Amino acid sequence: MENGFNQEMMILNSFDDHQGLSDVDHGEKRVLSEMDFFAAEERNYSSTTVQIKKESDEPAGKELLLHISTGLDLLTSNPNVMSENRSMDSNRSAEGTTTSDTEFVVLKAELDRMNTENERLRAILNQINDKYYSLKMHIMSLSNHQQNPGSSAEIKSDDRKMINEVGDEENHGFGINLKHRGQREGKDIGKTQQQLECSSSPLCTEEMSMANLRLQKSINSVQINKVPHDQPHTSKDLDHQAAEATMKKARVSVRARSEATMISDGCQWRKYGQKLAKGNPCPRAYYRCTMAVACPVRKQVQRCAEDRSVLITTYEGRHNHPLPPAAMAMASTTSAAATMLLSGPMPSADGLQNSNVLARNVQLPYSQNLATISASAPFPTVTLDLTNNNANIPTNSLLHSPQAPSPFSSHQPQHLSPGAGIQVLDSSQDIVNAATAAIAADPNFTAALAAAISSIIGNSQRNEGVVDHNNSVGDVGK
DNA sequence: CGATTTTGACCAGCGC
DNA sequence: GCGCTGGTCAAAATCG
Repeated sequence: MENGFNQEMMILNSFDDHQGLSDVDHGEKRVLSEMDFFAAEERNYSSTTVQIKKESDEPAGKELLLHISTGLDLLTSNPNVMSENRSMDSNRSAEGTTTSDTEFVVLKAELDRMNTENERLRAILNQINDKYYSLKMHIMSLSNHQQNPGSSAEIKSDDRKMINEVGDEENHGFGINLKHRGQREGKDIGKTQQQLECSSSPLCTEEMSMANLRLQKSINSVQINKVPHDQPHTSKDLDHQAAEATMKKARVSVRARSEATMISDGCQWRKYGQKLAKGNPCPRAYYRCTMAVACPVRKQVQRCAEDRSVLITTYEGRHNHPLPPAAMAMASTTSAAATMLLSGPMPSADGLQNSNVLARNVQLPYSQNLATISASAPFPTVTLDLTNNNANIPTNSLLHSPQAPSPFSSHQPQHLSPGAGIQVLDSSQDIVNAATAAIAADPNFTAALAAAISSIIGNSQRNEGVVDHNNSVGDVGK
């Protein structure tokens, strides 16, 4: 249960680092020309009070009342205001109440602005909590199925059917890389989906993979039952192995507006090639991760041909090393996206099941435009569109704060192959993905608040709900 | 001087 | 088999 939550925490921590509010230097080399992908546009945050209602394990009504200092004084954080204030102070004696009134108006306007911001952030925080709770329920449901033989049998029946569908659709609806056929024994198939989940998640580390492993446990048991260990290879075994090979090539593409040459995702990259790809006058740059020896993660960076202000970054592979907190935001986002890409069935609110997202192009939920899975490409690719166009935000999107700028944006139609557009409704994993991407893309999600909440919730996790107010405030104050 | 980038060559996959 | 394309390699150039 902690994994989904921790993932959110990792994101929050990463904000802290990206915003430069932490004194800790992670030693990562920053490319000057990089776009700071998760940077907030405004930093004139100030001290405020945030009321957090923890919905997980706390008794009903127990709330965390937090005073979050974002490092700047509420009414003096703006240099202009400060100078105005000084000026006003000097003139106060001379001009009397007129200056005082002006000051009051300025301060009140500032206070109103901060209150508005506060409300917006609170709404976002509540939504994150909602998603966390939803994910928790989902995982508990999976655990119950696993422990209850009756319900387990029920699942087995459904999942076996689903798996068969998956296999068939992989065979007929998807180009499969057959390179590694026959390399694995049938008994390994039970592990396949686990490995697919992780190995295909760009920027996914071993630790992050554990969450997915647990999530997939019950499904895996079904697959083990399906294929006896001593059974010789069948065509479906081979198909599973082929699918695994394909999964390892799964990619996550992130679209973001940037004039810089590369988005900052917290990792160190070394350019090893550049090519002019067909159909795009902008060259495609190839990078590999240099944070560890022989890290297999690579990424391609290319400007969108139709809109050159959009930078398309495509990740492939899985890190073989721990990631710095600064890299966790993108890692979580892409990992979640890839997990969704490969997670197979996604229960929907209308009772339907999308049995195999790989066989189709899927426009993911929580917005009409945020993420798209394309299976028609040589490799299964999920595209996260964070270009922040905000064109048409559905009223029922997960992040429905009226004041919150949405990361959801118009999706470029070129990402959709013919026949694309299956709408999948809410699931817990979807929610996590949505929250992850939304947080990552929301330029106004203040780093200070993120750091504070991260610290607070982290403490409450460790202390079973006991909040260390001093620590929270002190850390943020730095 | 080591690390990084550039850039042409090379290789593999794929379609015709 | 041939040509096109995407991806990678590696020597040279550049940078800090």
